[in-house]
Amino acid sequence: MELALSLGDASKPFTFLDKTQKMVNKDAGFCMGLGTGIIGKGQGHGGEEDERKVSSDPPVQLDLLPFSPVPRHHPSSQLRFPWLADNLMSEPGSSDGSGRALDVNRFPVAVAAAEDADDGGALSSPNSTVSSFQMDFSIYRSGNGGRSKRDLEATVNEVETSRASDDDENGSTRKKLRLSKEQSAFLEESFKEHNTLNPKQKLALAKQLNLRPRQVEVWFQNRRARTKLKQTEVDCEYLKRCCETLTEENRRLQKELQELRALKTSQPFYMQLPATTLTMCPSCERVATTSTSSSAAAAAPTSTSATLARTRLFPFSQAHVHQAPAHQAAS
DNA sequence: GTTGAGTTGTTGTTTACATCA
DNA sequence: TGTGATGTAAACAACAACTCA
Repeated sequence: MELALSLGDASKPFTFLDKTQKMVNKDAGFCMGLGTGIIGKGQGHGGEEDERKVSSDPPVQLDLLPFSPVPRHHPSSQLRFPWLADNLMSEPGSSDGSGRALDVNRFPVAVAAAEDADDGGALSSPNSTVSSFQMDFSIYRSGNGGRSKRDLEATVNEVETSRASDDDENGSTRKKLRLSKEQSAFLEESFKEHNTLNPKQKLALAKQLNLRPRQVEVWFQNRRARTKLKQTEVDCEYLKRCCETLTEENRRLQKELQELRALKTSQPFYMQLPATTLTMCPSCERVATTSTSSSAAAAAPTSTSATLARTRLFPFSQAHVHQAPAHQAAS
């Protein structure tokens, strides 16, 4: 049993698995194959052919890739996502139904300000809070004002927090909005399509859901983080099970080895096989033994365990039928 | 326990500027 | 002296990880 460990493009190492083929290519990740007879011979970046020999044993692949729940362009999603060109034009609440106006706990002015802030666009509202907002942005835009974007974002957040807390009793606590079911569902669907957003998508989605772009951004960040966490837990469980299986297998083999040793001690002539010649298979470069007699097989005891073990100990006996390695079979 | 949001650190890209051939 | 190539530091954006409420 061998382990193939691959860091990088996970879609390449285990192409024998359908699941792997469905992976999004751009997702680089951690991928581990577990099976028998998988011999990775390195993986070049220049598209070189991998040389590996795959046995008939079903391999197990452990996929630690970033979560990609649904392939792109998944047909199950009938929703139109706002980054599609036609949706970009649709306003929330428009009559075509795609631009559903979802009632959110936010103020239109604040939304406009925030969206403009995210866009870096000009602010036009005469609202007083927005004016202070604008002032901050003028500082930001002045270039070498000695103020980082993060500082500014903090200011923006302060403004937004104070604005949000207007309807709060004391306004001291951090305002936490709960997204509606519709909003969450739509974000979920969007996440299935793209687990990252470009600014255009973010803006369009925010517009469609009547949220601030920042809220959409945060939602996606949290979603990615929590998906990763969940996937890590699943992978951890899987690795644990693999470990247990391997431990059990190891224990079993140790036991068999002991049996064989005991057998050898009690029957010293049993293991004396007839003279063999070692030959190297030219294609797979494995050493094969060619026995000149089959008497050993005839004299072998019928113990299943011992027979199995003997097969393991002498895998290239005269019964060895050369099978073309995977790389040959594939070509 | 779930989830929206804030903070901080990291990484990659862009831009302005200085230096050199 | 003007110009293009190159190196460098700062600013910025996006994200992950951690944390709080």
